[in-house]
Amino acid sequence: MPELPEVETVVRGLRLSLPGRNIVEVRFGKTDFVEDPAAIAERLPGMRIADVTRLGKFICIGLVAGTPGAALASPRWPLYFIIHLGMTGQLTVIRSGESVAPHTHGFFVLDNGRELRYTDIRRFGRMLLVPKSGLEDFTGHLGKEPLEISAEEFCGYFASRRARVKALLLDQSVLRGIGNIYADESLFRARLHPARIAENLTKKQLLTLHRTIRQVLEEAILSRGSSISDYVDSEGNRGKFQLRHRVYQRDGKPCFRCKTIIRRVIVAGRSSHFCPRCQPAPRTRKRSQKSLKPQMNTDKH
DNA sequence: AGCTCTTCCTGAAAGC
DNA sequence: TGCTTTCAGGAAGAGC
Repeated sequence: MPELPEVETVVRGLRLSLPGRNIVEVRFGKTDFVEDPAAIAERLPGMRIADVTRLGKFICIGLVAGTPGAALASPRWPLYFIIHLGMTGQLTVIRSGESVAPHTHGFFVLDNGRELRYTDIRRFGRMLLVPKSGLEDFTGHLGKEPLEISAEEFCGYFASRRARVKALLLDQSVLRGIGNIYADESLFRARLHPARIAENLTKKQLLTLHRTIRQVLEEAILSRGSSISDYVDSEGNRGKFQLRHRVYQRDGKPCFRCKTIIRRVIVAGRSSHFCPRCQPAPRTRKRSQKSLKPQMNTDKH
């Protein structure tokens, strides 16, 4: 599943081959995940790719008028072509004429004999065009970059929220870019149970969480992301960070730290993997006087 | 405010 | 063996 490290890896790859190229043709297969495909197919040809950046899990391709002549003939203004990979999206740059992988629904032909292709088995991805004037509005719906937010700001925000810490980590309007894998891995390293209520955490715990999020994301970027099922980078290569997961999808296996069996529960509607010993469950509101019950269970609804 | 449920979609895995 | 059912999961919207 493409989260921040995977999208960052794709963006870095695209940055090596896209900027400076002109788009000469756009073709679509299925378009139910595309916002206004006709506008994209009409406006992109003739435009030049200026840069490729990342906004949380979104890939942002900056476009400018391709040639002075074209700009005069049909007024065009800077545009952003924005792509979200959803669960199974892949963006690759390959030679035109390469065989087409199944579930490939977007073809963006470049002026150098190559093309950008979008493949997405489940089509949970998104594609849309945002004018320069609309970019602030678009990013306004997103939270802070997890690699940029300061410790103070992070602690201040989490200390005032009553939601479960896992729900906040997954909320893109709080932090943009973290998904299920990196939420679970960060919480394990911070030794926090996913169902802990954010405002009940100590300052020290929040500082630790802020630090482990950065560590996990940076290590994952160095490993070129996690390839669980379909994720590949812009050249079609898989990542390696899945080999270093300590809890994600390791339920039933022993914790690397204490050998306790890793468990999986649903928190915030998502599978959440954790070590019951390293990440003790939050206290239930009313603590029973006698502690005869072998374990607390706070995850059933 | 925050939680749960539903929807989108496909392929893998489980069930029979 | 082979067909059918279930499920996962990012994000958004509805409803409580």
